[in-house]
Amino acid sequence: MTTARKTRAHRQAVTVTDIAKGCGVSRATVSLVLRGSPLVHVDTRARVEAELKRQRYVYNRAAANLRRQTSSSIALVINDLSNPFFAEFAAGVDEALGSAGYVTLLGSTGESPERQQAVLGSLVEHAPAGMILSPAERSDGPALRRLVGAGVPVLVFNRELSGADWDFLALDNQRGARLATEHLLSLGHRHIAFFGGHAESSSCQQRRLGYAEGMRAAGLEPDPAWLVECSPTRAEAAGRTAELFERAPGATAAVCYNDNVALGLMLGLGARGVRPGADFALTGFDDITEAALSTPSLTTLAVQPRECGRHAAQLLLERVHEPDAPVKRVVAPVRLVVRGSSGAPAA
Amino acid sequence: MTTARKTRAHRQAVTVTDIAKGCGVSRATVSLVLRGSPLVHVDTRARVEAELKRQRYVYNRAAANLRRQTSSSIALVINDLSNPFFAEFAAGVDEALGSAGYVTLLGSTGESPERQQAVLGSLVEHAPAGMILSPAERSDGPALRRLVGAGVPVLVFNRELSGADWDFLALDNQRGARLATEHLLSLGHRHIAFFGGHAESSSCQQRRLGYAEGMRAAGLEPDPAWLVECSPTRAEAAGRTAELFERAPGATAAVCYNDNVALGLMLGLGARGVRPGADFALTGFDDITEAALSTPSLTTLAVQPRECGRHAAQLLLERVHEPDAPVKRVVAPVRLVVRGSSGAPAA
DNA sequence: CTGAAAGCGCTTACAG
DNA sequence: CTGAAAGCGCTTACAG
Repeated sequence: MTTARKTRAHRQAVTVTDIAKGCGVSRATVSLVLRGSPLVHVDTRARVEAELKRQRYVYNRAAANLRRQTSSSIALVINDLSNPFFAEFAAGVDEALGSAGYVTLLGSTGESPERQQAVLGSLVEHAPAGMILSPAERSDGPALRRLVGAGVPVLVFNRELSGADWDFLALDNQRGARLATEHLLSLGHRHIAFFGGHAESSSCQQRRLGYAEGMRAAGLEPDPAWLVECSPTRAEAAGRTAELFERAPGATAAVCYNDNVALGLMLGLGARGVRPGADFALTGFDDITEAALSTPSLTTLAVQPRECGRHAAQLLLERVHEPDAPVKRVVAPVRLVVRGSSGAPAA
Repeated sequence: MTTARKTRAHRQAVTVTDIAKGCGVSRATVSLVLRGSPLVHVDTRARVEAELKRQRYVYNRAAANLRRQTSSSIALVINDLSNPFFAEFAAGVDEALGSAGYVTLLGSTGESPERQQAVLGSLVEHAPAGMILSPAERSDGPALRRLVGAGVPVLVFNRELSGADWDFLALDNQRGARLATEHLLSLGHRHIAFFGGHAESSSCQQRRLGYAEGMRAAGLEPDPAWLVECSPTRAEAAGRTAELFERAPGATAAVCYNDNVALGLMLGLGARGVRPGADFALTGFDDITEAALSTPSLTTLAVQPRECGRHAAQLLLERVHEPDAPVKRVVAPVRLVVRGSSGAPAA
């Protein structure tokens, strides 16, 4: 139990008792009217409804939930709303939950596992019907499992969490990278490198897999030397451009780990007098805002975070209604956005 | 009462009764331990705490709130999380509420007054201790007042809401525009126009006021013809560039209503062969992402939405704890960010 | 079709 | 310092 300042809720709330007294019926009848039961006589219903309106009755969902052993809230835990990807995701989640009659309890962790523990602890006390969790980096899966307990279904989003057998929704990294690779191939490229990302990260592994898949489907065996690691930042990618060409001489195109890497590579290319989009083709991943604004604009994979959010909400609600269904692992679709950075190979 | 699908909360929650039985004390004693009362003997406390841990007890805050007539949630209603300004604002609100021990109930309206009514109706049923509301455009103030009632304190953010005497937090439009004007004056400009916005909107009025103030403080009487209206979109602003120069011949600079207007004006200037930043100086408002990325980059007013959010949360909590304090109208600070678009006047 | 009674999980006077 | 009892606002068998 965390310490919390609390506050008088309503000055003097109107209750079912007030309504019952006000129109000479029992509280049970008022309750039946509130819940739309067909057992109530039409006239009685009308009288009660008039009285509800007259006294400006506000339903107390917490009390009802307590009595019925139900919940009408879902917790949404993300790292940071100031990341547009997660903000859109949250918007999608809230939209879908709202139309299903649930309210969203928000929690943010700022990528801190400690804050995440605290936030989850506090949210769980509000007895949500379920939880959508995009784990902070370096999360302790079993600890979260213990904290949340078996009563609350959880959907994990975006980042794999070991030690907890929860449903999992992630971007289709593999398919995305394959789409990018196939796009470059279709333009006539044969010498395609994969640039950026850390080989240990699961998303990098999946994207590399998609790249290799695309190459092989075109009858090309990807050269392991053409997988060039680098941190997913613009500066790092720009700095590693020389290395890319050392390891992949003759490459005419690169599938980049993400947009930041691609934008950095563009800078690096420019510094070498290579014109991105004309002399060298490249693709990103994420479709961040700058992707459409760079020169040339960046061909990339749009991840549609809002749709992801809706999807996540839907998956969680399914789990909520069917707690004993087998654990699900779902992949969210990704869409190729073709822009200027991916041109045909120079003649 | 809106229809809502609901769900079993916990399979079989551990309650104070279970704990009481488990270590041979009364439920009252368990409750006292939970709430950290000094009335409980140290040994008893230790026994109870061990039992709480052993049975993995989870506090049921809803039940406690019901009994104590308190609330530990605050509703946050905004138009759209996919607007980075509001996403940052929400992040700030959630951060501040979280550290005060409240949980954030999220609601989004998508700028639709109808959805806003529905969302508020649903949120109110969860008995929040208060509400932070950034109203949808064309909101019906009195209707919202009626819906929310007197029991729930509300802080209105960003957009004035008539017909409801609620606390109000807004950006310091006036000071921001004055800062921009003074900046241009300090560079040597004397012929400064005000471009964009609708004269009816309260934010435009305030920004114009700040502009006039700045001009007068420098001994310059602003010419009403130099206030040129236009919708705050890029296309519209670009299209009205000619009109600006017809009405304000000899202007060497413009304070623009916001960043979109300024970016549009840049386009319009370019089309006339006028180089923004070199031949003509201009400023925006908002510091949207593109402001830093345009060529030249845009001098503008950063509105620090995250700080606004924290501030909003704090103001609301003050009201929650002191319901009868006089209504507050507060202005959030704004910071001038000097970039390339504001150069000295051409010689 | 309507009412009296019990109970969801908690807290809080009130006795002892 | 601890326990028995009542009650927050609601719902739901159970009678009638």
